[in-house]
Parts: sequence; structure tokens; C-alpha cells
Amino acid sequence: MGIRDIRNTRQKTAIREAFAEADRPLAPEEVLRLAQRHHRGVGIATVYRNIQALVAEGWLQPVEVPGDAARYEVAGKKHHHHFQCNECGKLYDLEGCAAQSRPKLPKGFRASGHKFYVYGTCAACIPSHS
Amino acid sequence: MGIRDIRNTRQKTAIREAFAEADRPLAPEEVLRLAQRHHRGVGIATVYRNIQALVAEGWLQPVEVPGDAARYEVAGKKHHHHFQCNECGKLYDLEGCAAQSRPKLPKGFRASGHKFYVYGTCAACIPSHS
DNA sequence: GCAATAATGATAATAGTATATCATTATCGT
DNA sequence: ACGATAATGATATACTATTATCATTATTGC
Repeated sequence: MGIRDIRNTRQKTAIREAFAEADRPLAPEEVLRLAQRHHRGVGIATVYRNIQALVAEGWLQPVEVPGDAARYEVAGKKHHHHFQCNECGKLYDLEGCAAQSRPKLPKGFRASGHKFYVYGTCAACIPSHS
Repeated sequence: MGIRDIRNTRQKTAIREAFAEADRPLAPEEVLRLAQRHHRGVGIATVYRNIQALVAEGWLQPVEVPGDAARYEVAGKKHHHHFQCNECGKLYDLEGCAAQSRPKLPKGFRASGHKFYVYGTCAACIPSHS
């Protein structure tokens, strides 16, 4: 081969496109479904492998969710938090940060970061009132 | 037996005491360790069983944590959030609520609740500077 | 096109967490 | 104290999420 020993496969491209299109954090199973629209026959193992690779190269970033499987989102976004729909479970980005003031920590504790999650119903899951 | 068909066992008491003493959300494995101080020989199955029972009767309440096993805490506390130590992984209660203003949701979304987690180092894990 | 080999897909294996099984033990009304 | 049976402990099993295996496929430099 030579210098370049990382190949661009159809499935790798399909996975990147899935993230680019979704514009929200995706769980591996969601990546699988979305990537298959671009290239049928993508396997779940390939999804995991590529997620891992994309995280390693800094293109993706893990998003942990309370009581749910990890999601991944395109890295490099500015500080933000997430919304999870109670109905469909999908995770969405929220702009900005709701933590105006940090709550007072117990004596001797040191804070280094925070995570904020809003729950509710996403637009797609609210029965249309028409 | 008669009316009362729920019995008070040493291990059930030990588990309740573990929660009362800890005063913070506990994972099942932590409950096991702490309960064994009160009654040696408590098994992990008994811990899970009693946690489940205590949740069912409303004495305990699950606390989900991003990317970590569920914890349980004594129910009935007022709205609060949690701190997780990056070093030891222990979860602690934080008084009050840091969400002064809800971040603006996407169009058509409806919020029903939120969760807030602060990360950092707990007092026990900060090397004493003496 | 060809050849070297990275990547894939199907699935087995693993890991972590939680529940089910069941013989034995211990609780509690009598 | 007795006895009916709830609860336990040890462990097997289930489940979900993720990684490893390996024969096959497909990419890329030449």
C-alpha cells in the first residue's frame, strides 16, 4: 500500500453521512439504520468499529445518557446539553447552557464539569393538534 | 402467618441501615458492602431483591447516572441533583437546583423535567494538602 | 488489472448488570 | 416451641451492549 493504510469504504462513508444528516447524537443501532439508507448491508460490527475509529480520530465524541445506551455526536461543537424524548428515546442537542450558577458543593469538593439533560416530548411525538 | 406476610429479616434491616447511614445514592455493590457491616453474609441476590422491594414500596428511588450503573436513594427528598467523583465514582447529593433558566427548546418540543450532574473530585479523593 | 491487505459481515465471545431457580434457613403468629 | 412459609444464599440464567474472530470482500498504489 504505502503511506495510506486507511481505506475509504462505502460503509465508512455511509456512517459519516448518517451523522452529518441526523444532526443529533446517535446510538449505534440508529447509526446502523441510517447508514443502511446509503449503503444496504452495513453490519452492526462495522458500525461499532467505525464509531470507535471516528472517536479515536476525534471526529466523533461519546455522549453518555442516564439509564440508556451511549450516543455519539460529531465532535467540536460548543458547550451544549441534551434533550431526550420520553416517547421515542431520541436524543437532541440543546443550544446554550442552563447552568447559570453551580449549586454549592459539599465542603472540600472540587468541580470540573457538568452535564444537563432535559426530558419531555419531541415535536415528532406530540400528537398533531389540528 | 395471618395478616403480616412480609417478614423483617436481619439482612433487610442491614440494607435499610446501609442507605440511612450512607446518606447518598448507592449502587447495589455498594449496598452489599455496607450492609455486610451490619450482618455478615448478605448475598448480592438479597440486595437486588430488597432494593426492588424497597423501590416498589416507595422507600427507595432509582437514580440513573450517565454511563454508569443505576444507584438508589431514599425517596421523598426535595428536588436536587447529583455530584459524581471522577476518582472513586461515588455519587453524592447536591442541594438545590442549578437550572435557573431552561435552555430554549427546539420548536414544538415540550419539556417535563431535567437532570443535572456535576463532576469533579470529592473531598475524600483530593490528596490532603498538609 | 493485479496484488497486498485493510475492512467487512456474520456470528461467537465477552462483560457488566440484573433476574430466576431452588434447596435451606429463619421469621413470626399461634 | 411449633410450624407454615417468606426470605435467603449460591449460583445459574438472562439480557443488553460491545468486542473479538475469521473467512471473504473490496480498496488502492502500482
